[in-house]
Amino acid sequence: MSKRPKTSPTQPAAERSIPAAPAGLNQIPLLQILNAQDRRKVLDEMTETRYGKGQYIFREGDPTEYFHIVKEGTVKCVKSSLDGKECTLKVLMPGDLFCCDAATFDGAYHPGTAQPMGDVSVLRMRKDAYFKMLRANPDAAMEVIRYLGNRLNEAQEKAKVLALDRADQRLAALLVNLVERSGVREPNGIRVTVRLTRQDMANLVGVTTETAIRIMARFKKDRLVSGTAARLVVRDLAKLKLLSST
Amino acid sequence: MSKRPKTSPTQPAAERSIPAAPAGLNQIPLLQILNAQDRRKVLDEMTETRYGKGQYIFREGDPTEYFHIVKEGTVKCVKSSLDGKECTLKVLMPGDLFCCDAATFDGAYHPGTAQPMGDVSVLRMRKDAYFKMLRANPDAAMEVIRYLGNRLNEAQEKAKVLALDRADQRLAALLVNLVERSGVREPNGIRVTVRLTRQDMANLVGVTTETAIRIMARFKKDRLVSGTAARLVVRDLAKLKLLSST
DNA sequence: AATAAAACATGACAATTGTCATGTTTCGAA
DNA sequence: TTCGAAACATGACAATTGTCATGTTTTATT
Repeated sequence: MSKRPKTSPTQPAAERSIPAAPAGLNQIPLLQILNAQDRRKVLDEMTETRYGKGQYIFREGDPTEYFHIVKEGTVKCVKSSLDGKECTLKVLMPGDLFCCDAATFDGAYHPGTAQPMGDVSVLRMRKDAYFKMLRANPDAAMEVIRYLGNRLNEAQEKAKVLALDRADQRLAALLVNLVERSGVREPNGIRVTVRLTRQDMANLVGVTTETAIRIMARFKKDRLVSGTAARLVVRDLAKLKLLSST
Repeated sequence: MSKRPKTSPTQPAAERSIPAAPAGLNQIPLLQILNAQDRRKVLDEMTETRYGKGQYIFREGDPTEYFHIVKEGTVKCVKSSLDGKECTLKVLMPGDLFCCDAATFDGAYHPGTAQPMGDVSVLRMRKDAYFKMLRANPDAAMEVIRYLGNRLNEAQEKAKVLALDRADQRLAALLVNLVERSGVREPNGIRVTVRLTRQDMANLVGVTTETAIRIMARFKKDRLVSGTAARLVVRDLAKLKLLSST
């Protein structure tokens, strides 16, 4: 729920076509599903673009020309209200599809903004090529249906948590979720590799930055977590899980 | 955010197979998309079931065996927290698909409960038949992708509103939405045909029943709405729209 | 290493919303 | 038509969270 940041250019940092040899694309389920020939054809239609901090991949209200996949790094989906408060809907990781929601079909404009969190690499494909590909590949279409179903489920769970749980419970749930999605074991706990400031967390759970800071301070005092953005460690996952569903 | 209702049986009120002549099925986009022959085949695989008030179509945690479509009436999707508070994710209307989220594929269990609001009629199809149908009909698969994209979009918009807006704004937004989805013109305003109690509204926007009642009372005083569940009329749509996005 | 900008932190106070208690009205089934 | 259950309503008070103000620490960049 931070104020809208000053605008900055939507120009990509660098852009190039996909190399013939698909290197590092193994983390993308939608591409894994295709046979070598179809994958090759799809990759020919895709462009890889790199973005850096402070840029935008697309912004709320922009026309929807492309379908996107995160290749490297993390991307956040953000929506903002007229008075400048904003909320982060989801942190996308490699393999995640985006602009896959209504925008892709019915909507002519993006319903939210996509911002890189640090350096990221994104694959893009024109919408019409994407639709053609889905029509030609039932396996791919089924994978997209599966993916969208999961995303819908997730979004509804998020709505439920926002509707029913207290701020500390929502934050605890976020931490549990982050551990599941990007946790690495460490001697004194599980480190969250996704780099999130308190403000990022606040935007993810629908509270103000101050509230997020206060709650995280309490969690730290109670030895549930330690460290900040650059090095956030969950020290007592069990207690956080308990708190998130109490 | 009401307390969990006393449980009641999940038995359907009546059950029969679909008649040969598809009567009243014209409101279902997914079926409209198929050619006559395929539609016939799909209808052969579907069963129509009627449910009444107080019953459940399925409950949170039940195994997911079927794919569903609302044929007549309205159905609500509900999720509840451990301490008995519940939130309504969406009111489904004729043509809406459900159990189409993750449950359909990855999830073996329903992530939420589906309850009829009054008398409803639901079409069911076994999951495997549904998948087979989608694989065989690219048009149907694309329609499901489109539908899921819209639902995802809607769910994310709901999460945003829950995260950023005040209770009165959320309620105003709900009323605007209801008018769009089920409003009929009347001499002194637009009547909402979906029958919702203040408690239903409270569950839809994530507040307590008391808060919903108080806010609706204020709306009534300000001549924005009139009447209750059985006969809810929106008298000043423009002002409600303004309020919802202030 | 210096320095500006973010991020983190904390207190005081206000606004919003929830909780509990109690009563009235409306609706639906016998 | 009556009667019991829901729904609607309202007040007093408590809990949660937001707002604003101010200051310290960390981080990133020159």
